[in-house]
Amino acid sequence: MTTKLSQLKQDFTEGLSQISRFWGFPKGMGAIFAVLYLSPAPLPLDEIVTQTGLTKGAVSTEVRTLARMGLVHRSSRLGDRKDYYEAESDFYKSIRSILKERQNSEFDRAVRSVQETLEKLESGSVSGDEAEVAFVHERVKALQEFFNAIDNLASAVIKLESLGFRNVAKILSVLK
Amino acid sequence: MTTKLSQLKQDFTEGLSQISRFWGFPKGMGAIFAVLYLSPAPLPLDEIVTQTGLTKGAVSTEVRTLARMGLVHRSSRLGDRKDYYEAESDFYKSIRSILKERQNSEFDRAVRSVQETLEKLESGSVSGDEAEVAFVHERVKALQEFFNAIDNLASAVIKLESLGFRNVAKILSVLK
DNA sequence: TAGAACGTTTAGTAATTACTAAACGCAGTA
DNA sequence: TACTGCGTTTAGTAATTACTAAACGTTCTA
Repeated sequence: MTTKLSQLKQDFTEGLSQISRFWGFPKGMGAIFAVLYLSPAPLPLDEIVTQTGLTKGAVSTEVRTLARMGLVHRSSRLGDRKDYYEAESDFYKSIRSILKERQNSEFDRAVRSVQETLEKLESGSVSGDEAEVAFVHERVKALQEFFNAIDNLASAVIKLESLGFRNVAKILSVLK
Repeated sequence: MTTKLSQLKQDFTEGLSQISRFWGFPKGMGAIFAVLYLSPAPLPLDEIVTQTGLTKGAVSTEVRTLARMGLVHRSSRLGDRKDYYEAESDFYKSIRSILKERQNSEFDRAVRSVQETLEKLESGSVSGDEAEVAFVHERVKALQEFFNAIDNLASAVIKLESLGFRNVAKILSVLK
């Protein structure tokens, strides 16, 4: 039983859509990436539109956030007003880029608010049952430390410019 | 300027709610965890209800998924029909638990579909332009390898039963 | 065996998020 | 200066997700 390439591409796209949704991104985003990832040449927006079935507007905005994340790259050609998009195929690069992106995000703001909570506790300006305040202090501090650990890990990963995943995995395997 | 403990708790809860949302979980889930995390003693469902402002039904279901993830623990006391919940305070433990949870998830199903796509390509049963098939094959293979790397990493982390995050960070810092 | 105190389920609603359709703005071209 | 081809923005809709309210089933108590 043979499969048509077009069918295979479609299945693949479907799969990436689900993965995208699983990670909390719109499934359309996964589809767009899939189409670009399987294309040997950069594609103009219109081509993405026809291949995904989304509208121009949707593709326009989503391809932009993909670009911000470093998962796709936009380029243009002289004497051609179209923009062309192609997928980043070095996933490790993408991950670093995504991690960087996350650092200036809503997440960071929230983490910072935990930091503020902690500072209030450290400064002794919190009123209430003494034992409970102490307990809360300890817990908030532990959470903050956890966040720091995560942050350090992320920074470390970001800095591994040259290493491929294989190497990282190898290193981790030493720990078993 | 002093802050009331109750106010501080509320701010903290608000912060965790946002973090929860950021990671694609309901904000109520973050709130529930926050309340439990700051409580010196295990709390019955009703108490969570009053402290979060959610309804019994919501708390019931969300606390259950938190438990599945290993972020909270349910316990009961002899001669008391209530269930009591407390937060897991070892975040590293929680992470491992979450990673384990993810392995039997929708995500895995999708990853498997990529695997199947690859197998079709390997078996040479895909019809279409030869060069393009070759290109697609290469790309799909690269993605699959990336998934494997991630998987290995996750497995490695899961196996680090005894190590705290600090140690992992230390090891990673060597790589800088 | 009725009633009370629980947690769970269910059916419906509110809120959020992803998307569409269409107007728009800005080049470049005739 | 109008026309065309492009990407973006916007306003509204569809779909999804989080949540509520209330009925329900169990288990314990009187």
